Amino acid sequence: MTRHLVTSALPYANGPIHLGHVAGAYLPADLYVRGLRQMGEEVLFVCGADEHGVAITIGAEKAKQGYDEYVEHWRGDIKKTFDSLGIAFDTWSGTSVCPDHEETTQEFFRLLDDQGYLIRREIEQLYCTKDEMYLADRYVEGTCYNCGAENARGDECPDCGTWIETLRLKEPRCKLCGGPPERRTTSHWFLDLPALRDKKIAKWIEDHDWKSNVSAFIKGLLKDAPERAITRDMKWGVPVPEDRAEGISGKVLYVWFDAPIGYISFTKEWARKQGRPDDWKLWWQNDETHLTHFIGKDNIPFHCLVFPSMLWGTGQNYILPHAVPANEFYSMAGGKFSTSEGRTFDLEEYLKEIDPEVVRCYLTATLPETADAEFKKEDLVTFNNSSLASNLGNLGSRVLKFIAKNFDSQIPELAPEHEADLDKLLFECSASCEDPGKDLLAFRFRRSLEDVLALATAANVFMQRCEPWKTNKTDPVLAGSQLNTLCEWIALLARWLAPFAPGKAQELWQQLGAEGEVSQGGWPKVPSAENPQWRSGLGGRALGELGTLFPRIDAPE
RNA sequence: AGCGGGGUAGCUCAGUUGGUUAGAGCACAGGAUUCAUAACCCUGAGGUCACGGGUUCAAAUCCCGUCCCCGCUACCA
Repeated sequence: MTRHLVTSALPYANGPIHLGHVAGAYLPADLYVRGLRQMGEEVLFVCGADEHGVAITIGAEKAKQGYDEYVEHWRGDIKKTFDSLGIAFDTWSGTSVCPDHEETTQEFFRLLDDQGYLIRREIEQLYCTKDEMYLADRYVEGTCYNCGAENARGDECPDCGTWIETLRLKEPRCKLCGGPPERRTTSHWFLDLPALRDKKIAKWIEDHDWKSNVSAFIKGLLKDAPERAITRDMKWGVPVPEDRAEGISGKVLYVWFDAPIGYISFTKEWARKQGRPDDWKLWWQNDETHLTHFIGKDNIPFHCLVFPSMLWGTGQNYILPHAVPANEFYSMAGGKFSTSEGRTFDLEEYLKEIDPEVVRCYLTATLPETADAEFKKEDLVTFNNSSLASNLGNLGSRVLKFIAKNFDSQIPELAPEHEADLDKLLFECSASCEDPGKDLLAFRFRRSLEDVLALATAANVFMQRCEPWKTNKTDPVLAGSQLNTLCEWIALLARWLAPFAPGKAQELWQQLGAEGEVSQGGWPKVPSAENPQWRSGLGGRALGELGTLFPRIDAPE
């Protein structure tokens, strides 16, 4: 049986997570995982913090904290937000604390070296003697050699738009201390991407079925895939293994080399904690496993080209990604989520104000699946009131309250003579409805939630046509059959809703008087003339405590 | 600058390999109803599918050009 290994991009432990991240890589993964599980599939959902790299060392120094203390803080902060949103990984770790990470990463280095895919080469770089570090492009400023602007960055001149070669910049200065850096020659190891591409990866990419927005992107990447430096001169990170360092010290592996390996080391850590340390191989080196990487589009090169190259290049039989459903960008009204530009907001505070499950649903309804999308607080309120409260919430409310009042809080029985007619009418009302599960598995999460809401609308239409408030006065048995049918349908809705709003679904499940976890209830097919055996025999069951599933939100101001 | 994505109803977006009067939800208007969270149901209005050319019996869909928005461009993550 197919196993599903699902990963979400490792969040960088350098600041809080924002809704752009959530919508890009985490919520879709969580929906997919919950859906698969409910369908009875075996799933492992892996994530953790990405904790190395220059940006973190600088952030920590600014915060006057130790590197490990700094990343621990953000690792915890980010996890807390995931918890609030109900994004539930099977394992959560961090690249600087996972006990398997250093060893696994160094093993990759050795294996790639053994296979001849690493190249050592000397390059010139700018070095700041005061900060004692080599400066990446973004940490250098200077005078543009093209237009003379004094505020050119190491990568681009904001005045003339020229693409800057850092070493040619006039009067370069360190962006951190303002001092002049000097040129130094340093050795680095490069990953031989061209060779990996030619031997395997280009063909693999060609043959693979990618999401359309990913496909166009990686074709361009393939054309020129340069050798890529995978080491850095700094202390914070996974050291180059001593036995391969050729006497050169002070090198760590580039954060982008070690981060994706985190998926594997976190799996090893998880497996050991399960008491079956070798199980990680089932997930990473077994052809029956489907590996799915959920990422934002900025991560496409790494997950579709670089990491697969690394996996294959080790010569071990690592599986390559089965799907990379990369999302486009999610932004706030008017621009991207950006802490520095003040266009974000305190997500933790917001989640205290707005039910996180409503936020999940709204995010799902607006996910940037095919194009960039926008988050608007006002739209969330409208969405909650019209789609969740009035449609789905109100459906449960009108049916269950009616039963509470008129049938003593007990789901009425279905009279056998009514079944055929009621089914016929119901299937008519739901004729255009699609199976939310089908869209979910195809990574069409927006549509999947739309399917669920359409299925709720179908029930509202059905009730409108049945008019049990009228039939109850003339033919209480018929009214009972009608309400029974509605309860059966709501029991399906609770299960379809479960991936999107697990808590709400559970609440609805309990209102129907059901026992146990709604997510254990399986994934029901959409009832139709072809699938007429859809009822589970709820007649006679006592309702649970009723409450308002999705309260309306008063518009702010 | 190069590469990629986008520009479709007031808003958020669907539109599969080109094929009848371009769709959905929300918002809006009218009607019906009263079980329900002023909810539900029915009906309606609405768009020269960014702009200009071209290919075709037929183009939102393919080709060329122009204009806007966004992302990436890899030793930032």
